[in-house]
Amino acid sequence: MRNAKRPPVPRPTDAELEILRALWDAGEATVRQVQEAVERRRSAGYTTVLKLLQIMTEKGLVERDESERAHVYRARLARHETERQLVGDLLDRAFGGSASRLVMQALTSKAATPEEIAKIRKLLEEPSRERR
Amino acid sequence: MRNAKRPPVPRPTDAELEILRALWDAGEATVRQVQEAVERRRSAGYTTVLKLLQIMTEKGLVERDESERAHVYRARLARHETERQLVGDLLDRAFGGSASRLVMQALTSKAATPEEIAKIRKLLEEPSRERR
DNA sequence: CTTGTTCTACGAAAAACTTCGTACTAAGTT
DNA sequence: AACTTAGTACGAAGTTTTTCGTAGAACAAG
Repeated sequence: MRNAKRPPVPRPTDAELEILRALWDAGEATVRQVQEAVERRRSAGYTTVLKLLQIMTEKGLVERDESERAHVYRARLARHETERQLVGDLLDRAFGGSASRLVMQALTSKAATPEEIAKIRKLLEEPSRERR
Repeated sequence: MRNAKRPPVPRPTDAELEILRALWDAGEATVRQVQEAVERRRSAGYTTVLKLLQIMTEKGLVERDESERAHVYRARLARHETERQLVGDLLDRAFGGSASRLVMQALTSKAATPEEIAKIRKLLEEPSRERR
């Protein structure tokens, strides 16, 4: 049985999420690669990123391959899994579980361009919306 | 000019959000009322809630009326404003600004019941989507 | 082999978040 | 007036998050 004793992965903090984004983009990466990727958005020294990755390993947010001298890290959860976790969390914490209200706010947000709205509309028209 | 030097309200923390929810529900409330409301979801002693409200006042998340002995607090931002802030924030931090991906995850979440989905569909069909 | 470079590990400090105890004050009660 | 009750203020401790410096190991040249 794979996946036997995996205590649920905690919600990533802001800094951790930045790192996860770099890992998702790269597939997998060394500390240096992550640090360079993260550098663009935030500042972040090398050892800072290293430490975060070590902590994230303990938390189970990432896993690492130590076979090479420069350890290689990868996210433990796929991007969409974490996204769902974060949305679900926000849903509970702020929206009392009402997905429609959350969606409404997302649409009102500046990021909801007409193109985005069209995409969303298509999503909803798919009849495959039945099962879960 | 109203609203002159108002440094942007910070994103509320988890505990702060619980308190804001109580305030939104009540409209306005004393410490004790907030504490009783919050008690149901989390534990939280009286002075804990008091302290949080004091800090939130400093941060500008709430405002208080001190004219009575028991101070009366109310949220500085309307519920929908904070909701939008939180969604926008999550959009930036986790979704690279793609509202459609966020919506997709919201729909995949357990909270998206058929009723919710119907509501969302209606939202999108409204032609008032032109604004902004 | 010595020197320089590139890593990991670790400790620790700073900052933010959460929680609560204690002190003090203002009203009411008796 | 003395006592009790219901508040606020404040300090401080515990926890988590974030950041970085320093030490030491592994390698690569010279």
